[in-house]
Amino acid sequence: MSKCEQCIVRKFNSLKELTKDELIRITACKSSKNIKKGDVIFKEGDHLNGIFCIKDGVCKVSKMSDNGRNQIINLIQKGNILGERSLISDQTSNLTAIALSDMSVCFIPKEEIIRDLENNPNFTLDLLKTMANSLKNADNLVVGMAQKSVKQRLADTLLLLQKKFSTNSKGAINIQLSREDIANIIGTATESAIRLLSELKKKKIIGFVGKDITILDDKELEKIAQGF
Amino acid sequence: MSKCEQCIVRKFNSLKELTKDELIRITACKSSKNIKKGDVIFKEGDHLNGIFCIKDGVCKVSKMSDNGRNQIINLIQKGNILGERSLISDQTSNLTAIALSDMSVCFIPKEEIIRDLENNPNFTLDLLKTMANSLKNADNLVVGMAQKSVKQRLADTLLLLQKKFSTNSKGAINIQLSREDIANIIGTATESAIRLLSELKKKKIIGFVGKDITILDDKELEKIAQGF
DNA sequence: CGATTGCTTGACCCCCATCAATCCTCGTGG
DNA sequence: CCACGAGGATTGATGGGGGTCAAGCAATCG
Repeated sequence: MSKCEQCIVRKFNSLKELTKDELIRITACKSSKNIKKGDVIFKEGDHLNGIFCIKDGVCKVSKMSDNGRNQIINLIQKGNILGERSLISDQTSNLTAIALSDMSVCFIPKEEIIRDLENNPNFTLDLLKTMANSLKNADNLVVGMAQKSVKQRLADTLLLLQKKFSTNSKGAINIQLSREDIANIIGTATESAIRLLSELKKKKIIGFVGKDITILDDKELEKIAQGF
Repeated sequence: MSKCEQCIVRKFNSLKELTKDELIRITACKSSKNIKKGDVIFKEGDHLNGIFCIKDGVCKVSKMSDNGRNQIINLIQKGNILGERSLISDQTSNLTAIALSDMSVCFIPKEEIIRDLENNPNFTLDLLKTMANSLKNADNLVVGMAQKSVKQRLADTLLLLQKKFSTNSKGAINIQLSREDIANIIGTATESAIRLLSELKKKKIIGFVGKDITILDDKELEKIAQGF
């Protein structure tokens, strides 16, 4: 089993604040998991007995609305931590996490994290900062959802995805999302998302082949995001 | 000046975790403020040099969208803390806070809070739990905004307001909101909110006189919130 | 090589944003 | 005490955005 104290991934999240001793203790009790594309990592109502540290891959975090439609709240990638919210507030998860690619993750049991939270102020404070940032993002998302048109939100989302996942060697945004996923991120019907994507392609603002999407005209996309 | 260690209000927020000594220190450096209805407490872009502990009154926390429209993100009342997010992530505020009633608040300087965050793990952990809860609420709000109709959101909001602010002696929801405020909470045009309120009144599901709104039929309102 | 799943486009129509006109309410000054 | 003005509340009319249903098309998989 790989050792946490030698793991590069932890440098990108709050686990970087743990001491060497704490990391050694966690190495002893963590478990590594390989998750296949499409697998459910946890779902709404599940009781999480720990957190996941993402070593590789991407997953979507979503929630079902009363209407029976799915809303993707967040995309989690390499270096991120997953499940800390439920753990901290000691509640069942109100979100569902599903792998968008094959993933490699470490599962750290709840008791270990709680112990570190109680004993290592640097760790807790870093987690607090991370969560404050998540909250800011969520607030901004609320405003966007409430006030922007679907077209604006699509533009926003494409720009954000490119920023977050960068581009591959061919210039395409480096994440594989179905049309339905895209629709569920911007909060609209799949057909609407498809229609708007086609429109953007026709205007040469983006290009796409299958799930590979390329932004051709950043400036124009930003204009659209701000409402022409 | 009133003393923090004798203040009842702090029992309702993370400040309850501070030790007696810490409270005495804060008493010495805090300042009390009386804020009038309509006053701006802070606005987007302001640098907050501390947090506010609400002793009495209510305020709205909102954000301007690119479209120039206002979205109310949260309502803060007696016992709550305001401004902790910006302080923790050490950024300018991306939200605006405006008093909805005359208010009485205490302002605690940033350095004092930071010191306590670094030295009192119970305080930090409690704040972390509070923020985890805020994040959960924000996530739910995102889903609601993205997936629910304006009518559903209005029903949701009315139920939530009653739950959060309770009712006065006449059975009306105990908060004074303009029609515009209500519209800005549910994320719609003022006229739309007014129209739907009228509709609900006609159906005897709610009643209102001026800004006093009374829920007459909880069950029916819940049905509407879930999409009939 | 069917068959299931995802993608795309068309048609329809309802919800809701917007503009406009009127009414109401309340604070202010004469 | 009343007149008056300003801002909020209400109702009507209108048009477009986007949700939904439906039907073809492409692609992926056993």
